[in-house]
Amino acid sequence: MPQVRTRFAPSPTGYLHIGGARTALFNYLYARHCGGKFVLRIEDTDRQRSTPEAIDAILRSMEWLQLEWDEGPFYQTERMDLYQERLHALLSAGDAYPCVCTPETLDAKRQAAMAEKRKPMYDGTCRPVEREAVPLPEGIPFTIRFRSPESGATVVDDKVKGRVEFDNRELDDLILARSDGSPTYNFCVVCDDIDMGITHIVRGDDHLSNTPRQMQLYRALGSEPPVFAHVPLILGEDKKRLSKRHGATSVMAYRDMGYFPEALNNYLVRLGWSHGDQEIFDAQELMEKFDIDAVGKSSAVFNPEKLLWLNAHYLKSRPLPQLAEEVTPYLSAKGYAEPRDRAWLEKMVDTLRERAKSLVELVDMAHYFLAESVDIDDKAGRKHLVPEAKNLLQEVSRKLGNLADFNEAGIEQVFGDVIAERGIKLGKVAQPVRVALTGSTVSPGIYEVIDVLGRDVTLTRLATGVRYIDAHLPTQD
RNA sequence: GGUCCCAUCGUCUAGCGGUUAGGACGCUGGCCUCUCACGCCAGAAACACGGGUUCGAGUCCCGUUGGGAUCACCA
Repeated sequence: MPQVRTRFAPSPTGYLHIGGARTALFNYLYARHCGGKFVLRIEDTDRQRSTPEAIDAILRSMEWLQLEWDEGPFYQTERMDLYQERLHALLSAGDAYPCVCTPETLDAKRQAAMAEKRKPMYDGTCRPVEREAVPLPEGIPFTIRFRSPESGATVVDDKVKGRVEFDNRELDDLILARSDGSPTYNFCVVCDDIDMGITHIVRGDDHLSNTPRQMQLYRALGSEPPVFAHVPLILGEDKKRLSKRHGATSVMAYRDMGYFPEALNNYLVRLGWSHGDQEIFDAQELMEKFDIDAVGKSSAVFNPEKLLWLNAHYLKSRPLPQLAEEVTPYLSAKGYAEPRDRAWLEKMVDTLRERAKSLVELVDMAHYFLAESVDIDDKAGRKHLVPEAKNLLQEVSRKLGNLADFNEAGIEQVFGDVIAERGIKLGKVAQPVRVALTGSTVSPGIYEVIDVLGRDVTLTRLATGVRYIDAHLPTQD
């Protein structure tokens, strides 16, 4: 059994989207699982639509997802000699022939066929009666077409879909090279996959209908087709193929929204593949356990909630130093200055990680730790910063000011003393303090908040809280 | 429309002839509790329909319905 070689072959006409990422993931994992090679090839033969920006975006997305390719990236535009050579081989064998039909007449025939509810197929106007090499026309533009068999059937023995049979009469003579001489997709893929020794083609099932033609090309080119595995498409909420209309679909958008590459990979791999009841997989496990055999046949709807849940899982289980490191770019993205020091950053992140589901959300929740001062939410202020609380705030402030060791244990002691002395519930004092310190009724544990804020900021905000109470005394009517 | 693919809770899925049809997300209720989360416990929620085959069908076959993909000098 020769070494397994898979490939991911995106066309650089836009960013790397979720569906493409999953295809890349499957190819990557399958190669790793088999101890084979994963090659990256950029299909940029459409010069009109391919851009260097898109190439860059795809490469960066792959790197971010840690889908490391072993060979490439190869660019089809740099491999024109190969296609020319193969084209001539086909031509001289009579497996391809020039076609002088103009796009206009082709289009007109297509319209007519559609109007009559006939299948819009090439009618074979330029196809030689016999399989023979014909001289190329001179002085007029022409395309090169593949001479496909007109009878029989082509069978795709697909690893996920099973046996699929196509009647050859359904397949018309596809264009191999455009009138400007440039080769087209179906031809380039086959030449490249043969040349690169690809053994397994794992791709979206939107390519299933191209497969019989590609198999015929393999044979005309003297090669046996590789193993095909057509994985189901990812659908949007409306059950339509996932597209921009469904919101964020680019891999980089997920990075920017504060998702971890591990979470995205873990989510994506479970869309169409499963391993019993297991939901969480680390990178190593994926390489061990992933197999095409366990890929399902039906398409899957993209579910942002589950992705978010997975992201929260990775957020909670990340080693703290790593998490703090990863938060940093999101901090500066929001315009916050460098945190005072590492230890403090880690402490802060640690208080928030259980409550946030993404890095962006974590940074948003951290505003009262990072901003100079805090805006007191109106509703929270009216409910908790009331006259009865003034005294409590002052008492807490005084005790905190006198605290010898300003740490969580000491802070807890302060609150313990206050409620014991006054015989009140902790909530009675914790909520006003929380509102004064964070501006809202929701935050991590109050001792943690105070500890992270530090003595100076805490006392300042407590004082501000007291002033808020004075400024919002109930009116006397 | 032709061709091809698909069909278990709302969603992702387990199931590979005999199960109280399992898990996960989300949802609801409860517990924990200084708030919110986390966590824990409980609950509602599915085999599209109709024929066969079989002692027995979510599982096999056929049809219907529904959904999707594809029909370029795009990839």
